[in-house]
Amino acid sequence: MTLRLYNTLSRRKEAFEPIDPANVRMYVCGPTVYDVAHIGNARPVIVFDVLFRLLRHFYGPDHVTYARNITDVDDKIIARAAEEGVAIDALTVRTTKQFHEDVEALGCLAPTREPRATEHIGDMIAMIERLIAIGNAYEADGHVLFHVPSMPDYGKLARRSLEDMQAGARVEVAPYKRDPMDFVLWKPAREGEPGWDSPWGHGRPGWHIECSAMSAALLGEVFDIHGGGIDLVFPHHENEVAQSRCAHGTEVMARYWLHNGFLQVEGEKMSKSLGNFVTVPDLLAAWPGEVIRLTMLMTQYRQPLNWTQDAMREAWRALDHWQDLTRDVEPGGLPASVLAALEDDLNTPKAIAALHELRSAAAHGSSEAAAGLKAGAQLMGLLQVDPQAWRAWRPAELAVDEAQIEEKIVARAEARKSKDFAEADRIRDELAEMGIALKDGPEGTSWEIAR
RNA sequence: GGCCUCGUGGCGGAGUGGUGACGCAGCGGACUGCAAAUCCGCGUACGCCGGUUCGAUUCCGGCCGAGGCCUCCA
Repeated sequence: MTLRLYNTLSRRKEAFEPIDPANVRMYVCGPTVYDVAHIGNARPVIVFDVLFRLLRHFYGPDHVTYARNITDVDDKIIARAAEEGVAIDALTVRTTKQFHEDVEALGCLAPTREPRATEHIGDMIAMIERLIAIGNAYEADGHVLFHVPSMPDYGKLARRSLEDMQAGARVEVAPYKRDPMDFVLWKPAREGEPGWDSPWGHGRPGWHIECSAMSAALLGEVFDIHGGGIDLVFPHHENEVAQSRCAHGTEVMARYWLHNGFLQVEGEKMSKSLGNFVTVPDLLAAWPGEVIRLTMLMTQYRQPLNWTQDAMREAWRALDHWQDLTRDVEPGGLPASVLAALEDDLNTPKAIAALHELRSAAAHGSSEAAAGLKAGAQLMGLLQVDPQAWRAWRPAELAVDEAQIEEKIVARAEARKSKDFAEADRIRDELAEMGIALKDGPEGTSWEIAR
């Protein structure tokens, strides 16, 4: 076993060695629950689920702790709740429930721990007090700020010096900051905003502190892997590192930092103004969850990913093939080709290529290849849906009567039997217009949704 | 302006100092009443310009192009 991971700290692939093989610990930044998840949110969830599965495979399911937080106190949440005229709790509970349903449909295991920020306010306050006590933070005008110049090697993760950042600063600096780079640990709550009592008055935490406090509470002061989207490297992760390392007096916060790349939609940046904003619930209405999952894994996690209909169609075809060949197959030994690809910094495209090769061998009658295909796919969280469920899946908007389809198939079979091919073709065309494609086989005619 | 990624055939996407992964699409064939599905077979690539080298898509430099971060957006 030689798991290698690209570490943002060193900008290179490193052999992964856990601090404690009996308890491998990973923290991933989870959603801010103010709106339904979009595909950009889904990428880290799926990518780190694959890593979670791989770690469980290597170290044993009981020896991996995966924590993924839920941010349930935040300016965006407050703004959205006000907009909708609903209580903050109502919004976060509803959004969290939707998120759970979505990620389950995407074939993701539940993380070992799923802390919510509001459950750890006490931990955050304690950490902020500690940072003030040791001189890394100060109170000013009802706020508590982390004083960036108090940490000599701030900027190590993102690889930017204080001078660079100050040169490029475009943000208006709040008057109470001692240094333009200082960031908020605690801020006062305005009238009607959620808040907690603290030594600095009624207020709420800044964004970064929750991950520092919760990771320490659940995983310890130094843990193995910290993951998230590449956009989080700065400032979010840099600030987490600053808070945690200063508060705990440690050399690192996490030993391996992993970041997934960004995502585009049909070649353009996803944005609401462009009208190409794709949400997970919308996708799940039109495609099986595993199709979305496989589409996501067809690109290596660090590469930019271009989300297209074509890619989903390709993923769907691949899964359909794999399902066909593994219908009555029990998963067998894990193929070395699949494992080798995943070990190399989660090279999922290469692992998928290996699955294609197994499929080909299985199609030629190798039952070993079929068993390997199933095992390899399942390690990636694919082919978990049983064949009946796979074939029974229907898009939400499909408005055809299935009994009617069967009737037409029977009518067509009769027409063919009596050599009335014009009628047979008419029926086939009729179904095609309804979005139904027929497949004639030795065991009769089956149908599927045309893509 | 600063920092950082990336640029592979029609498309997606691995990989490597020297026999052109893999999938989709396409083409030819088998099968079919005709198709679809399936099976067999086939083609095309490494942004541009230099350098190192016996030899570079792979290493180095420059250029061009795309994207990200520096705005509590994965």
